[in-house]
Amino acid sequence: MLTFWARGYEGTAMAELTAAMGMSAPSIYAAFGDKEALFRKAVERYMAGPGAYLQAALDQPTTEALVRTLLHSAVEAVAGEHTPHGCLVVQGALAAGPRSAEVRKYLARLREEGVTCLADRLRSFPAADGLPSGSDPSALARLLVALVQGLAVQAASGVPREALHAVAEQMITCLPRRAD
Amino acid sequence: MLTFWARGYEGTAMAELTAAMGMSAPSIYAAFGDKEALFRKAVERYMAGPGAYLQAALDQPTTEALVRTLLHSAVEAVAGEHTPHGCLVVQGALAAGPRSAEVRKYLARLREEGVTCLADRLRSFPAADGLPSGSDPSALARLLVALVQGLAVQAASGVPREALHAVAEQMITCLPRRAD
DNA sequence: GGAGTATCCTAACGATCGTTATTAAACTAT
DNA sequence: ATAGTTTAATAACGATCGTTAGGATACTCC
Repeated sequence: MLTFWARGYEGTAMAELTAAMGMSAPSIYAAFGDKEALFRKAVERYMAGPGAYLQAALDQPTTEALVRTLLHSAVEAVAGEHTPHGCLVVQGALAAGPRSAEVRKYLARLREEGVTCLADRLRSFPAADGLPSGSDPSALARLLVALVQGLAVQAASGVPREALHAVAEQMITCLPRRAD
Repeated sequence: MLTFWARGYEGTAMAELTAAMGMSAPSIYAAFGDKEALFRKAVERYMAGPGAYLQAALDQPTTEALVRTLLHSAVEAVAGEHTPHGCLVVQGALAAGPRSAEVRKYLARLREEGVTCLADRLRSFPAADGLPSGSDPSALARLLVALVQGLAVQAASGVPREALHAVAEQMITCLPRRAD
């Protein structure tokens, strides 16, 4: 998972995987099938671990708490000290050759699922905890996911964690709020 | 440029380039050097053409006009009808193998330049046309660039242009404003 | 018109890609 | 202890990668 995370699907050679996993190539093929199946397993592990920040944020009781949790924990995930920088689901196969088309579509589908999950949750808040009336949960959900993905791009570029937290805080102060 | 844009640096084989350029491989090598030099030329052309939306937005007279122009023209660029979806500078080499390390760093540097340009411009506005006092131009610049990069990721995933324009509009309504 | 030069493609290079056939080793069970 | 079965590694497979040598063609200038 860490190797795919750092190098992407196409950028990871089987030789790197054998080294990282401590298994020889035939063992990997016997256990997982082929490289694509192994990648999918890695993505599943990622989504259950470092990439679970979206699911975790959905439990927050108010819109503002949700957004705050989402953005800051996303920053921790994409700019963590002991993990590769960026997001596996974003940089795993964003643009790739024809041979990786299936993987690319798989990740795109996964990213899109996040948008619908978040939009559904934003719509589910009672009025007092939710968005001001008249705002568009779908657009806001997509905005937030886009921002998280952009933070992942920046983390992959080497932008330090503190700068990304500042971006998160900036976004939070920009949020549409109910008039007090 | 279009081929690199669609497939990324590693995902583009020389065979695709010879087909797209109508030149044989030796001609390409004679004219450009190697694949990396050709990619850099493609990026330069991209930055002078479809990727120039940031530079264009810097000419706007007010912060709000700048942001509006930036976001909407970015959407047009990354979700254009006659060009590949996404942004070459983002998806050209976001995560890649060791052989593409130089290209990856080159694009990261290019992305980071956008942040500093935008931050400088945001700071340069006279008070009446600028951000409300107390806001952080650096953080807002990075937020906007991150959002544009996130929009590029979503465009690469196949999200339709209208949805991305709605995100842009949502962000614009969220902007910190001077009290009227 | 013909020698010299530049141009461009065909073909092949070594390296590396993902994948697998073959073989050696280790464990289980009689 | 030994035969049978499973496990895993070595080595090699064809394909494709980026790159370049060699040769055929067209153009220039004496």
